[in-house]
Amino acid sequence: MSAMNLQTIKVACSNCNLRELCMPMGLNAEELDRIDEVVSLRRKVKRGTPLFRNGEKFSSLYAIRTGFFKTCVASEDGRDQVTGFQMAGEIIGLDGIVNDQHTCDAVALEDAEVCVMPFDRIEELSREINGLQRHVHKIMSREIVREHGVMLLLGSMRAEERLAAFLLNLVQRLHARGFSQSELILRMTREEIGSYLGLKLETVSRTFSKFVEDGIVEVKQRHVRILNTEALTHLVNHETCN
Amino acid sequence: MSAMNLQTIKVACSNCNLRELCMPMGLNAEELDRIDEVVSLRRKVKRGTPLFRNGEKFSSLYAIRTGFFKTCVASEDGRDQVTGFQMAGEIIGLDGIVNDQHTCDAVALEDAEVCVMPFDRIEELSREINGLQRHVHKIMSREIVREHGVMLLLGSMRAEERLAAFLLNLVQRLHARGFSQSELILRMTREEIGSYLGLKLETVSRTFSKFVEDGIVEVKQRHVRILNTEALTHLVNHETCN
DNA sequence: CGACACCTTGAAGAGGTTCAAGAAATGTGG
DNA sequence: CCACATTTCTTGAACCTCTTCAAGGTGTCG
Repeated sequence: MSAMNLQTIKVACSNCNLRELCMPMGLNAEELDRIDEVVSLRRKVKRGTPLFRNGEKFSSLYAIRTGFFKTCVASEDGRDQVTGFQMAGEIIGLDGIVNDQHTCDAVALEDAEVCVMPFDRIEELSREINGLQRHVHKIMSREIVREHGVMLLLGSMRAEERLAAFLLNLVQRLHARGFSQSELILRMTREEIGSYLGLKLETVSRTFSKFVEDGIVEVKQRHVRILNTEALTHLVNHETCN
Repeated sequence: MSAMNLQTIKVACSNCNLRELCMPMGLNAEELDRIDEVVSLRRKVKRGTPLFRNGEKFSSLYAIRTGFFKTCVASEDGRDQVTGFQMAGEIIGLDGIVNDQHTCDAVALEDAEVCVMPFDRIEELSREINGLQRHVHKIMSREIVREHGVMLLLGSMRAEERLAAFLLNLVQRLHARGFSQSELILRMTREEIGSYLGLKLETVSRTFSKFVEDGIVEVKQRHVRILNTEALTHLVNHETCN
């Protein structure tokens, strides 16, 4: 990977509008300044392009500034599993720490920009700034807990429940970023949703259609409007009962 | 939770025979000594008893000295998902860091003993000992990667493949601890295996029977002998084909 | 505008679940 | 130490959900 296709810009976290999302709280001015040093540069990632790939050397974590990513792992025989969808303010790359190389692909689903944070520097600085150390630990722990939730979904929910949980999760995260509580644009294909949810794309499509029939959502391609959040919540929290 | 039912013993990691499994490598003598301070005490956990429970305050990570655990999460409506099985040398409790409380149950599947490592102290010490800091990060990253693997399994494998992957994973970890490559005793019920693998206990049982018919394994209750590791590997790595 | 990727829907089929019954192991108390 | 209760495991048969295969429709981008 050459440095040629990496657009780079120097920046500062201390006045980034995503600060509350990706930075620790309760730092004093001096600490905030120092944390700026963590972000070495920014990098633009074109839609459909990988930020990193399975097998690539690990060196940095990435904070998403704009855009939308998917991460996916592959088995030896070429099976593919989407392990998550990430949006502004979220951190990707944690998988690479164990073995000093990435074990999944991170692909931009729309033109994106990330802050590159060399992990050496994160470790260095988090030895000195307790709040940063704690923050890093929380981010990793949060990812572990998130994955527990996905395991619950994959292991014990039926198609409708999975899709309902997926939509609620997406819209909730978008809402936390100032977007609508009820409207969203899916940045991923039915196939990618299916991969994430352990379903075939046809099942995803059919389940969407069922939700539309039931008046729970409106769907126009990738535009989704949630008409009845309660119904979705109910689907997730009260098994079967249909 | 009173301290009465916690059996406690003072100990030292520096001469623990699990050192290579749960401690960072390449420390000098002084650093090793200091790491002993991390383990405040040991605690015995009786079979069927929780080490910690969902909702409990988080304060420590636990290194398993002896015994075998399962961790499981529950959804609001009482669905239950086993998220992992842990054995000697492995660390549990990472889920608690984000919100200062545990989000899953850890239950001993046989009488067990754990080293209690207050997380405050881990953080303190890992600010001073780079090797420990890196080690903590690796442990968390490893857990994230492990869960990616489980997601792949749950999202894209069929029953036989799941059980094959499960057996191979177990026996490989046991082998790393000096046990047989081909024989193992399952510490968990069919139902717990099923929960972990996203299958019903009947399916687990039937799949075991199929493996026996095919001469891949011998099964007598919880005693399993693997007769044909290759066949299991093949099942995992080459989808379907029959 | 045409090519390509993406989405929807139907019909048939497979894999896993559910329900049920019985067998085997395990634990308990007398 | 044995008898009994309980838990765990196995197996069968019917059923159901999701998948597979196929075809056509819709949207998008150069």
